[in-house]
Amino acid sequence: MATIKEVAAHAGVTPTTVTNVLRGRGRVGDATRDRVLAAVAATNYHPNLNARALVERKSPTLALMLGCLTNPFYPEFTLQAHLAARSENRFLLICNTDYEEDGGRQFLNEVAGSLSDGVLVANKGNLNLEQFKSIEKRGVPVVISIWEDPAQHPGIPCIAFDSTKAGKMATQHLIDLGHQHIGALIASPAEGIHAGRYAGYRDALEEANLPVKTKQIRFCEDTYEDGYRTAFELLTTNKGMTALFVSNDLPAIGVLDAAAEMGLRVPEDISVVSVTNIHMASQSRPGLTTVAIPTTEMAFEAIEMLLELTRNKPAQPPMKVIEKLRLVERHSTGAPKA
Amino acid sequence: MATIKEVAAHAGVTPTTVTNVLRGRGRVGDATRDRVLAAVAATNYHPNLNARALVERKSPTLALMLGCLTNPFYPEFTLQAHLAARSENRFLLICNTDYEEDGGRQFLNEVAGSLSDGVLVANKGNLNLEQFKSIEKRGVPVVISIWEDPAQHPGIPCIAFDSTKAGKMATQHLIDLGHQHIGALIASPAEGIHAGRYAGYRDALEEANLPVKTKQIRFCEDTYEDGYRTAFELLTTNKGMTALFVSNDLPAIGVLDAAAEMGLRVPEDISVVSVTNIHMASQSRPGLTTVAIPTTEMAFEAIEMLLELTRNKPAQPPMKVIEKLRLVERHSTGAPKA
DNA sequence: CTGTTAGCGCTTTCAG
DNA sequence: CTGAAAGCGCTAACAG
Repeated sequence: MATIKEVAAHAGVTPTTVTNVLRGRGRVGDATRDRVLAAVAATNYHPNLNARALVERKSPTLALMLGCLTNPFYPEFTLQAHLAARSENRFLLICNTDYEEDGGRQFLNEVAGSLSDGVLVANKGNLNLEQFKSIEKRGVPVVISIWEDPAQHPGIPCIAFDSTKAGKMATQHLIDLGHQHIGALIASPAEGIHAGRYAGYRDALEEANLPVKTKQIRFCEDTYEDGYRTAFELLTTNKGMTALFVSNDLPAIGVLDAAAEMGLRVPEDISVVSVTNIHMASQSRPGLTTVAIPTTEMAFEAIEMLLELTRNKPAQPPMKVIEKLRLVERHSTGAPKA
Repeated sequence: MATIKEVAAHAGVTPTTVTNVLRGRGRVGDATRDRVLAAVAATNYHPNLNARALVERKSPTLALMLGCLTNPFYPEFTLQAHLAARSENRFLLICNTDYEEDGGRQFLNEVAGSLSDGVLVANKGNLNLEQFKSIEKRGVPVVISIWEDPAQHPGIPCIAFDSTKAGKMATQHLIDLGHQHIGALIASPAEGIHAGRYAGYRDALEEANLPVKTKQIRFCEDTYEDGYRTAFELLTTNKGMTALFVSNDLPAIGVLDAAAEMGLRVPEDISVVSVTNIHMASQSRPGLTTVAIPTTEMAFEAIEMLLELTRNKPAQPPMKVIEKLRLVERHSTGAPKA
């Protein structure tokens, strides 16, 4: 690893001049520039980013905290965040908090403000907001992305989408198709991360003067397996339903498999709709009808907000809500049988 | 962000002493230690990792290069690599090379040896080995993980598994079940990354004195969609097959859906087996029988090798092959109809 | 247009 | 047991 001094010596200049040509600062004579560039090539020089970060008081990395990369939503979000970060010439440091016994506190403490200029939090519902506020107090910007409730500000800068609207759109699609007996499978506690999606389901039903029947509603873990298991139980004990609103794609795919296992045809016997539109939703049988949330936009806006916060601290923590929601009709929904 | 100087001032000592108590170096009096610790707490001090990296000539991060996090194998590998890195108190920097127009060269040049002490490469078959060798020449260790062919050393330290054996085990399982007409769907070019798995398929057939029929073999992209499309074509134009060897899980799941679409029952009409055992393999309908490769072990061994290489440079690049392979029987395979 | 000087925050000899 | 001094590799004033 050549250092800037060596390059400078090689080119017969000082480190300052090398920096100047490499960073495009100051004015440098053409001949000198050529000599420097030649020396850089000859020595295969690459600046030490740690040293640069130290003096510039600014690091080239951003930290991303998420629950677990193994939940298929996160890789998609992470990829977009990575792309956004790269487009700003930043690198992404990741932390799967589910496996840190302290929920990522140590990661945050070590990384925030030294290795990383800021931290992006992919919301998974059980956020320890105080933890992030204490990071902010140290002057390190934090933004929460995929915040589900525009009506309730977490007190930390965030990028949100309207999850209630998403839940409502999904349910409304079922109603438009003519369904009147629509159960729900919510992949969080009632007051948990999918509370908004759940509220959207109830709103749609109420506006259509359809009853909200607790007997037809279940809460489960946000996994394929628990979606499968819970749907199996719900579908065996409640026979009258023609459609199911599921609050997330992964458990919805479990629902599809449970229905098949029971000999129920989707959508002929039961329609299934959900929210998110992960890649897998197009790889299920049948393809899953779902309300797509703006994953890409939330990732890009989050990175942008984070970077902006490294430049200026606003008096109030901003919230940006991305309105874009889109019903993606595939083949898991259809009209109820007459 | 408090600095070590401020902490020292607060405690009435010098930075040296602060370092000593924080890093456990030297001998420090109990009273002094307590004062320092109190000062650390009072100022909410966290060491600047960039500064530390600079003086220690050693960075707390490792870089992971992979094709694209969106291919479901990578998140699983990445999670394990992350866990392994964390267990050594390192952080992971990731790069999705598929989206870097230069295949990650710039990432490598900027990161390797300054931000990151080493780079871990998750093999996806189209590796530019020269690129990595030039990084090694700069004294930065590189290890390739998930190398598929133990018989052929890439010339760079690597962790390998025996993909030929995996392909053979999968095919052998079909043969053991009584299948004699076994087609193949290889998710790479014939000489591409799945060449070993493909060779294993042929080996098993030949050892069982079964013919290898080119008509029943197809090559496709390593995606769900192309698996679906290619299987559809193969299955419509070749009627005699009772089983299919697919070289990877994701296209195999596409195969399952194609079969269902065509009205073929799996495994009654056609058995499907593949290699890898990604999480999705247990979330398909039917569950996919597949040969599990040692993802976790490869991730941990790779991190360990990388770290070892930062300590000592061996004369020859090591290769460690993880022998562990395991047939995971689910429900996509069964005996052929009599 | 280029060089000199100082310093980012930390750790490590080496003295005391 | 604690402090003083030097330096990691780089960049930003400021001179010249």
